[in-house]
Amino acid sequence: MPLTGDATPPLDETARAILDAASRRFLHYGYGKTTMSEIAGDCNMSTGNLYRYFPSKLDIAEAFVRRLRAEQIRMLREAVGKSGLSTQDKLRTFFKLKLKLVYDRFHDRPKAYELSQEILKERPSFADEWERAESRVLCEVLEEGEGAGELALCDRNRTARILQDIFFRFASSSVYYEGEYDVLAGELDDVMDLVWDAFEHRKELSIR
Amino acid sequence: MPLTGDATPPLDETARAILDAASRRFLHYGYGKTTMSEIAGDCNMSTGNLYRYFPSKLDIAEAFVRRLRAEQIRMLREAVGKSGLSTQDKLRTFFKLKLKLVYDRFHDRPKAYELSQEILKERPSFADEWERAESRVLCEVLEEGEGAGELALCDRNRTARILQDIFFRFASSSVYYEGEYDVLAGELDDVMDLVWDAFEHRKELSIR
DNA sequence: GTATTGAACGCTTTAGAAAGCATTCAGTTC
DNA sequence: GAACTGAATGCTTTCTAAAGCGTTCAATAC
Repeated sequence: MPLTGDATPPLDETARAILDAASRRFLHYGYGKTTMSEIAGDCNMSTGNLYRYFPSKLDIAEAFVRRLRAEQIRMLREAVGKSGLSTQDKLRTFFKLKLKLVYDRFHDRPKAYELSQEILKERPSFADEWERAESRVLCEVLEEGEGAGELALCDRNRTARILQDIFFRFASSSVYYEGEYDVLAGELDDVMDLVWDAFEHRKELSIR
Repeated sequence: MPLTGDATPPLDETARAILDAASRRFLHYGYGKTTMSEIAGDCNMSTGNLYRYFPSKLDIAEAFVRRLRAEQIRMLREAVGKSGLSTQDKLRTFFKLKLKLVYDRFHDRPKAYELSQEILKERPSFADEWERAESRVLCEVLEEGEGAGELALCDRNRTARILQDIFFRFASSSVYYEGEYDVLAGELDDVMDLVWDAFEHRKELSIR
């Protein structure tokens, strides 16, 4: 099986240098105010040569966001991988961390946030990929939960999708006002409590 | 008690004429391409006189969206008011109709859709009002459900808010592609099934 | 043959001027 | 004096020409 499916295909050394240079500029000045000749200059090469490594500027941005995603998936996987956590805690941790990551990116790296929003709008298939990558992590948690007898589901993939629908609000790009984080985290807890009650109910039904 | 809380304060006859004229133009040409002198012309009056009835152009737009809201709330209330519907069906109907109303507005009256989005962004307090108006309808359904012994909740208002969080995805403005309605409606059903299982579980707990 | 260059092309963004618009208010009407 | 007018104000949008930028490719380097 492929390692995780979240990993970016490994990059040429030159390609990585280009991506690193572009990333620095994207973070400081944003996508729109970064030019191909600046990136080329940072790498001591000509603009034309950039196109030997990336088909377009937007693809450099996608590679940038791909890294963000890989990092986020890694952190989510790590957070739910801790032993000693119940399945409920894992699910709660998953969505709370996801909220926190988006919230922090919005406040601390606004340029990165904008860029990822832009790419997700411009490249719907990439957005799907991201959702599927998270779905995979969720499915693992659900599978473990079933193994431990904490859950009884009819369809893990479907359940993961339902969870993503339910928690959509907490990853949604509606402006995150200062101080809103605690309110959102509180509401997330309420929603998680409800979800877990549903899971309990389904487990009981399956036992009978 | 006030009638519903959703009603707009009654309008002067002249104010209504202004709003009617503005509405026609908003629907056909959009907010930005409608000018105050056009509205005034339609009403056979001068631009200055408009300001005796509305503080600004944006307030005319707000009044327009206020009507949309009143109509939507009325339809939601009517849909869940049908006798013979279980509480589960009422909740399902509520959120499904809401999805349909937003979806249809997006496709059939795009200018009205844009305008309402604009107002909701520009006037957060109005967005809150809208949410509270829907919350009131939800609370009525929940209250009836409790009366009929179909539900046992600890806090109706809180539950209504949780439901709004959970179904946020289905009223969210992410672009509605052609044909996506059926997919969304299907996912909504899955989410509703899960919510109802949670309610069942809570009822059972409260009985014991 | 592979890697790289940089001038050339056409599309997009920008800057600055002109036009248009929302809003105001001194004055008019009834 | 309540309802209304329309010219004046200053902000915003539109227009247009110029500059800037992403992208290409024939030529160059190695």
